[in-house]
Amino acid sequence: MAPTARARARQAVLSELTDVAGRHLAEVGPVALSVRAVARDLGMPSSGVYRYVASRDELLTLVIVDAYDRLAREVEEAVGRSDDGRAAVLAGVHAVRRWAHDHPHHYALLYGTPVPGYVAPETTIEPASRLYAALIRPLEGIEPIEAVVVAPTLVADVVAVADQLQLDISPESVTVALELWATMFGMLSIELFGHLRSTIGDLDTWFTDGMARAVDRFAFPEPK
Amino acid sequence: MAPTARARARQAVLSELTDVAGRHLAEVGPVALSVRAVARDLGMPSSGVYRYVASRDELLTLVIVDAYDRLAREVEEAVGRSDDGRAAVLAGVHAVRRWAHDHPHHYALLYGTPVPGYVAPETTIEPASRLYAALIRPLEGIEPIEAVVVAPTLVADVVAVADQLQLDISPESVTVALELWATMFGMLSIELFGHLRSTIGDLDTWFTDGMARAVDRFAFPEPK
DNA sequence: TGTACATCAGTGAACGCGCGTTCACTGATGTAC
DNA sequence: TGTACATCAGTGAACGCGCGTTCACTGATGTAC
Repeated sequence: MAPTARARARQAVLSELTDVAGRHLAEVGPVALSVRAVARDLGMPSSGVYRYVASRDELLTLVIVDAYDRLAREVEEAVGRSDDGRAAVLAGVHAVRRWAHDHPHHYALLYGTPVPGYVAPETTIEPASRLYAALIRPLEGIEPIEAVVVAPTLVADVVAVADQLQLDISPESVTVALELWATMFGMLSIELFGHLRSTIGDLDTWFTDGMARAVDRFAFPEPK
Repeated sequence: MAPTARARARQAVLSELTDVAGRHLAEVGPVALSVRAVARDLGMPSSGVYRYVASRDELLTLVIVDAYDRLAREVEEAVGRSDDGRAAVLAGVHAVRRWAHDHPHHYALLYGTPVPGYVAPETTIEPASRLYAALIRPLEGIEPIEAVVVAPTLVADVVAVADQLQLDISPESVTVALELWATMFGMLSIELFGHLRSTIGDLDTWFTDGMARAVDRFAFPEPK
């Protein structure tokens, strides 16, 4: 049964709402995102938005899910473009950085301080995991160079990560990958949020070299 | 010339103001910190606060500087308690983590997403650097194990870090130290801000082991 | 195919809220002669 | 030491702001017979 005109209209408005909210967020940040302002931009009374969304929080959720999707898509593409594992991981982290630079408020929304009062619903878990899946996939069958001992209390959790993403990656590799992500998010937060002030000028190289060293903890085969 | 009674009273109120503002911040976070609420708690009309502070931003600055000082003091103590370099660095990062856990909103204020609209004045630079000085001091005379090539565009900045803190540390060590900090802030943000959701249960061990591996990039002499 | 009723997107007014900041004032403290 | 003036901490009322959300409404779209 084809969707009715009303249903199609509803979908169209909903996606326009998501778009406009995303554009507002990019300008004013998550905290200042306002139902009224978005409604104004849609040419609608603020009460109209409540036909599509039960609250401001739900509007935020719309933007969050959309942002996770867009980021994941970019990273998946970047990773997929390379068949050399090491290059693929690096392409992935650089894609994350590029997206973060292009959409700093969105980056902050996903990976910065939580928005006060907002509790992310279950809906946001799955789209969030797509990024991690993309970043870790090239590590299938790859082991760390160093000897890594995974603590007994961590093994199960770390195995669960690989299982959930349906990837064949050792606990040791997952452990090192998590540390790589921490370093990546740390470097990005430092440069985007302006901690460390202006001590490092050439942030491109700083990130590139740092990530290269982080990736070189893995024993990738020589690229052919 | 002894300070007048008025001057002493002013100091007392100013420090009480800082205290109360800090306590409010710990509860509601930086964004929701309100001049009126703090004033109420001080038993003062909101206009009274403006005798001490020109704006809400200046109130935030008061809290920020105070927080940097307190954090730095804790870390300095933790680092100073050990004369083994490796143990000292680890004591430092664990002190940071403990403080972050005890004061998550303060941590967010200093190292999370910037508060929208707030621009940190010059005054906050110096207290911020105390933490870095404490964390890096134990690395004097220590080199990384791995071969580290510091990119030409980064050398000057990295040397400046050591110079400014008046410490005798090689560019290579500063570079690796910066990556260690990035990893630390990354891990802390991940666990405090709840990204990665509940994939890792035993966060204590996760942080401890991750930081140990990060520190082991340095060739510390065997402790006697 | 045509009619009667049900659904629901969009309207416009209103509620109640707390905020940052300004201003003219008062009375106590400090300073200069 | 005593007096006259200047400073300035604390007061209370007011300004103007934008916000999230509710509610009773209208008219167009959809559904069942």
